[in-house]
Amino acid sequence: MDDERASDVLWLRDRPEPAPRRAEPLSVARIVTAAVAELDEHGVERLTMRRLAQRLDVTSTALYWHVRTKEDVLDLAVDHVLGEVPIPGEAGPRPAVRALLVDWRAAMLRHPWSSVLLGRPLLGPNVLARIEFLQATLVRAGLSGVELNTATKLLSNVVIGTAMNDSSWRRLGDPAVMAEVRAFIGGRGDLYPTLGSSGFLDGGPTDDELFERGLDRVLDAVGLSPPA
Amino acid sequence: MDDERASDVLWLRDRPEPAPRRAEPLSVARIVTAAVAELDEHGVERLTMRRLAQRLDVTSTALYWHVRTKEDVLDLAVDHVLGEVPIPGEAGPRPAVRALLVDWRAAMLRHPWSSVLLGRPLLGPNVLARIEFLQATLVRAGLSGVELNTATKLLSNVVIGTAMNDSSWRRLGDPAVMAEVRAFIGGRGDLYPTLGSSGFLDGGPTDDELFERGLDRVLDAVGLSPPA
DNA sequence: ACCTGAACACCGTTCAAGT
DNA sequence: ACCTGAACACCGTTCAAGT
Repeated sequence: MDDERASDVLWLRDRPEPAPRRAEPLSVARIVTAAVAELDEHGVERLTMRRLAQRLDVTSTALYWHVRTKEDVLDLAVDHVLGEVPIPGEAGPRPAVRALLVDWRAAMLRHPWSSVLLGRPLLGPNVLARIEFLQATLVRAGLSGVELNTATKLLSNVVIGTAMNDSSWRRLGDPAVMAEVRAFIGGRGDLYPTLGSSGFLDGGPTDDELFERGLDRVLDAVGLSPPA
Repeated sequence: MDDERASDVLWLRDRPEPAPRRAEPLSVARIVTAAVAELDEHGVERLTMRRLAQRLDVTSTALYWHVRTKEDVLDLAVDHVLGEVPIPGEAGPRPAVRALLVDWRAAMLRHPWSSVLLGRPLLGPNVLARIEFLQATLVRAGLSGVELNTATKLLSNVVIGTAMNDSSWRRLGDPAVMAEVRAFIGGRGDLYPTLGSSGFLDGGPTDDELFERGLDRVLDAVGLSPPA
C-alpha cells in the first residue's frame, strides 16, 4: 500500500481537526431546558428520549449518564415551570397570596403539558419554595393549626384544579371543536338543560376572570381579610 | 401419505369440538370493565393494549374493531369512574352539592389512576350528568349569571385539585418514603421553616377531614347557606 | 361482523466499548 | 468522566386474511 489516501495528506483533510469538542457538554440543566422546549413545541406525547437527545445532538443513551429515567426528566420539567412563578415581595398577606396563585396558574397555562404531569407528588425545590411562601404568608395573616393546613391545601387544590381544567379546555383549542361540543350539549336539552343554557360553555367572562372571582371568594372564606 | 395423523382420527382430537365460540363476544362495555380492573390492579403505566387483550382472551388487534385508539379506552375508563358517583336524591341544595362532591372525590381516590388521566376534557355522559346536577342544584339555590358559573368552576376545580393532590400523595404510599420526605423537608429548616413545623406533613387530621373542612368553607363562600 | 397474524415504525433502557 | 452503538424487550396501530 504505497498510494496515499486523502486523509493521509495533512492539507487535504476536511478540517483542521481542532473542532471536535462539543460546544458545551451535556448537563442536567441543558437537558431540562431542551425538554421544556420540546414539550412546549410538541406536547407531552411527543417527548421521547430519542427526540430529546436529537435536539441536544447526542445519542439517546447519553442522557442516561445525567438522568436516571425519563420520569426524572418530566419531574424536572414540571419543577422548571414552577420556577417561573415569581415569589411576591413585600405586600399584605392577601395580595401576596393572590399574586402568587394567579401567577402560578398563569405559568401552568403557558406550559399546558405541565398540568398533565401533576400525577406525581410535587416535591421539587421550586414547588416547595412556593408552597413554603404560601403557608408562611398564611401564618403571617394569623392562621394556625387545622385552619392553616386546611387553607394551604384548599388554595393549592384550587390552583391545580383550575390549571387542569382550563388547560384541557384550551387543548380542545380549535373553535370548530368547541362549537361541536356546544352543539352536542345544547342539543341534548333533555339531559343537560342547565348546562346548555347557563352560559357555562359559551363566551361571557374568560376563564381568567372566573378563576380570579373564585379565588377571591376562597380568600374571603379562608379568613384573609380583603386589602385595606 | 397413507399414515393417519392423530388429528385425522375423530376420537383422538383433543376436544369434542363443539366449544369454539367465545363465551361472550367482545364489546366496548367489556373492554372498559377490563380496563378499569387492569388499571386498579396495575396502575396506568402498565395498561397496554396487549395486556388488556390478554385479559379479555383476544388478540390486541381485535380491540381496534370496537375502539378507535387506546385514548378512547382511557376516556371511557375515566367516565366509568364518574359513573360510580351517586347523584343525590332530594335534599337541600347545600347537602346535595356537598354529598356529590364528597362522593366524587372518593370515587377518584378509589381509582387513583383516574386523576392522572384528567388531562383531556371531561365530556363523557357520566361526567356531564354530574356537572349538570351540580349546576342545576346551584340554580335551585338561587345562583345565576357570573356567580353561577364562578361557583360551578370553583367547585369542580376544588374536587379535581384535591383528587390530584391527595391521590399523588397516597401513591407515595409507603410510610418509609413519607418519612423520608418529612425528614428531607424538616431537615431544611433554612429553606422550609413553616412547612417543616406546621404539621402540614405529619399526622393531624386526615386529608378527608381537611378536604371537607375546605369544602365547607367554599360552600359558604359561594353563597350556599348552611343547612337549617 | 368480528377476530387473527404478520408486520411497521417506533419506544425506554442496559451495557459493553470507545475516548 | 462522558459518550456511542448495538441490542433487548417491549409498544400502538394498520392491514390483509380468515370465518
